[in-house]
Amino acid sequence: MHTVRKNPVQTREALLEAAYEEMQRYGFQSASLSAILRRAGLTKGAMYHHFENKTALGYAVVEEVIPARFQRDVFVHLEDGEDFVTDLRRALENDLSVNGEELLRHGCPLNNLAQEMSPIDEGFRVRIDQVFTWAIGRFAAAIQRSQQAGTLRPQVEARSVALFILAAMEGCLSLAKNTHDREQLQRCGQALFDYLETLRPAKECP
Amino acid sequence: MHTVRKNPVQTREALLEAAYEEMQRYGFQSASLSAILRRAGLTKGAMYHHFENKTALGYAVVEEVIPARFQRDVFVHLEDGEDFVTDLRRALENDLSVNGEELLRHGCPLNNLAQEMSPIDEGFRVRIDQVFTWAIGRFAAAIQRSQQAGTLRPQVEARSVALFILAAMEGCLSLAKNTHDREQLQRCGQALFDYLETLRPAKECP
Amino acid sequence: MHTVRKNPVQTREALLEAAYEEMQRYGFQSASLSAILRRAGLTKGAMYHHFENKTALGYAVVEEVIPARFQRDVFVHLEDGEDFVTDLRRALENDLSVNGEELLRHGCPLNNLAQEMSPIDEGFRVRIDQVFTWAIGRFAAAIQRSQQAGTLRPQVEARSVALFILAAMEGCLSLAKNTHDREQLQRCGQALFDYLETLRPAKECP
Amino acid sequence: MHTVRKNPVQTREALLEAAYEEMQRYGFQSASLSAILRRAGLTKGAMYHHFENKTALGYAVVEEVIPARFQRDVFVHLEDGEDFVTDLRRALENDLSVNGEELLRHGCPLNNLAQEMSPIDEGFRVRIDQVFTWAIGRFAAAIQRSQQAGTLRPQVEARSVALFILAAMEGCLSLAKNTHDREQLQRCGQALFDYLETLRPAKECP
DNA sequence: ACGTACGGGACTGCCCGTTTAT
DNA sequence: ATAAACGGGCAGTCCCGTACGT
Repeated sequence: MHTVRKNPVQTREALLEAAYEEMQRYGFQSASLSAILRRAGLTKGAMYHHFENKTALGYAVVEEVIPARFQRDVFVHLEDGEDFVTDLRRALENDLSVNGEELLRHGCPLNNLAQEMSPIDEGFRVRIDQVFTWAIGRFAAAIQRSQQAGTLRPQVEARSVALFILAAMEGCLSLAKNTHDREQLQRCGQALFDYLETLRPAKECP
Repeated sequence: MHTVRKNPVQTREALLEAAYEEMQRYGFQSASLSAILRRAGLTKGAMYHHFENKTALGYAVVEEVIPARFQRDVFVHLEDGEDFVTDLRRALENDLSVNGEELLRHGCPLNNLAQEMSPIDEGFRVRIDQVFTWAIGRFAAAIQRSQQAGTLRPQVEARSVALFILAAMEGCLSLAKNTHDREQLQRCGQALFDYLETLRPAKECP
Repeated sequence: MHTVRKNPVQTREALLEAAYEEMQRYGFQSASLSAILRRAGLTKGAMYHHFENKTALGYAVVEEVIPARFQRDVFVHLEDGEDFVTDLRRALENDLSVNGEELLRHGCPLNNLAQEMSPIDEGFRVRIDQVFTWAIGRFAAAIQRSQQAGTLRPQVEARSVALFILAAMEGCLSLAKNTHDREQLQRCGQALFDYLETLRPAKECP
Repeated sequence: MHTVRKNPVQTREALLEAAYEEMQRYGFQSASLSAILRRAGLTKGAMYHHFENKTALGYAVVEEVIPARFQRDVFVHLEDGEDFVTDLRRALENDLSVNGEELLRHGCPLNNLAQEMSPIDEGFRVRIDQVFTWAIGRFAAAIQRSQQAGTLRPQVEARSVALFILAAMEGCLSLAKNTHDREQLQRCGQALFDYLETLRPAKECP
């Protein structure tokens, strides 16, 4: 009857949030626009007012929703610490305790999208690459701070290690998502931290 | 029109191979049965005779095609070596030189399927889990042989390391697939081998 | 291509009418949705908007189209008469002269659906039962009015007779549909009215 | 491996029996050949050896299976009796106690086929008509015997009454099939026999 | 800014029938 | 005479996008 005048900003955010959830569960291609709109409590009209099409909505999720979550759940804990290995362990343990179920069930949303869409849609690939590159940069910056503080060996090439850490994290999550086994994820993560410990300055042989 | 081939084994294999290719490119859900059949040069009738439905065809790809490829491309090189780290490096370098383009473009087929299907289809999840578990077992066996031969430290827990190696490999491939950058994949792999080298027996301090 | 009609009520009625016609001719299961839509001059989109699926469309035909036709063609003539036998004869003769060809060729639409769908779809069975029960109730009410007016014997159990009348009508139509013979239908109906005449109050023996 | 040499007569009968069952449940058009063959434990080869196609199999069911069942379950009890009304009541009561569940659930197989196939397949219509005509003839003959024996009024036109009896029976079954209510079927049948009692020779007024 | 009505297309499932092999 | 392999087609579902109205 009467049109419910929603705040357009709120509407846009509801669309992004609903799209994020459905894409996380079913992937972008198999996420149904109808399901997204049902979840958001909106209709086609709202969606096509705010976004050109389904793809544009997906792009916006990559650009806006996903990095914000990364920042909130992980990188905020690595902002100015000087012991990267310890800080990262705390950050990941915290993330696991907060988002554990979601992570074990559906994995990393960015990695999911990368696997699905990178080979078939250049627009997705570029946007996902930006987020990955940004994340590697955040890790590398934290590593370099630790090197200057003396908690990590200075010979280590920061960006390569940052890349490998991200890769190993994604790999651990991938495997754990399949078994849905939290204990396996922790074993896998422990092996990663065993590796990180070897990057600390060596104790001298007596 | 079509010639009636009347060689059921060949027909079945053609279906599996075509399904593998299309699934590798588009994922299982977005892989079109019509495209699979077009690629195989067959029709719905043949498919419906050999498999109950699209899902059964997908299951068969996981059970039959993918492990055979893993065995042929990787594990055959780790059958009886006694220096796991060196053997694995050779195996992966060989795999990269043979299947490089495919790996960089579409990633690991098993991991792709795991990301897409595990959360939404228990049948896929179980079958994928069997292949992952089998692969970890192969790595662990090779690691234990090397421990007995003295090329790896005996304290190392073989299955945990095997798990982490697989995770790291999958993670490296995932990131490289997005950038489509071979050099990045090699840097990521190098970091993995840096880690593996720390697992060798320590040189005594003088 | 198609003009967007944008009159939802009209569209819905066009769908129901076309579905009724095709179901009457081919039965529900064999009625092709494409044929229904072709007949209605609409497309899948319109149908999917107004009805959840083919079954829901079929249900709506039972609930909306069929009772309205019964009311219009038969029961409107039995509303307030006080000589049921005579009124029914007139009503049926009128119906036969109006819808004769349709009745002889395709029979009673409600009975057709009942035969086909009752054993295999509870949703149809319940909805058809409601229409049958309603129809029996209309007959019974008319019979009771005639009993009070003295044109029918008061000992007659109104609902049982109403049930039998409906059964006999459906049976006559069934057989006539197979022979496609109007004269046979009239003979069969005459036997029904011979029976109904026996329900009138008996003349006293002198 | 080895071909199982079945008796061809047995094979044909198994096909007819299985086809009868599936047609009775789902109708001819919706009866799946695969389901029929599964039920018969045979494959396409056997079927297309014995019958030209699905339609020919359906025709054979009408010509061979259905009349045999009518004869066995009903007409055998009307062969030489001289009190038609009583004999028919016994025959129908017996039929109801033997095939009751089947009749209440799926109705009369011949009527089912007539409703479905008569308007759309002349071959079915003709074959069904032959069975109906034969059945009416059997009733008429029994009625005439009773007229000669004095248990029925001689003025009654035997074939018309036979036609109406068959119609009423089919109608009662149709309605009962929808409600799946045995008590309703008996009430409806009782009304039919009330009618038949009026056909007996009248007692003189004193 | 947003809801409703609808177009048009694509996909999987399934079916019937034919052909080849045993 | 029977089983197995395969062809080709169509049905129903569902989806994305657009036009129109408020």
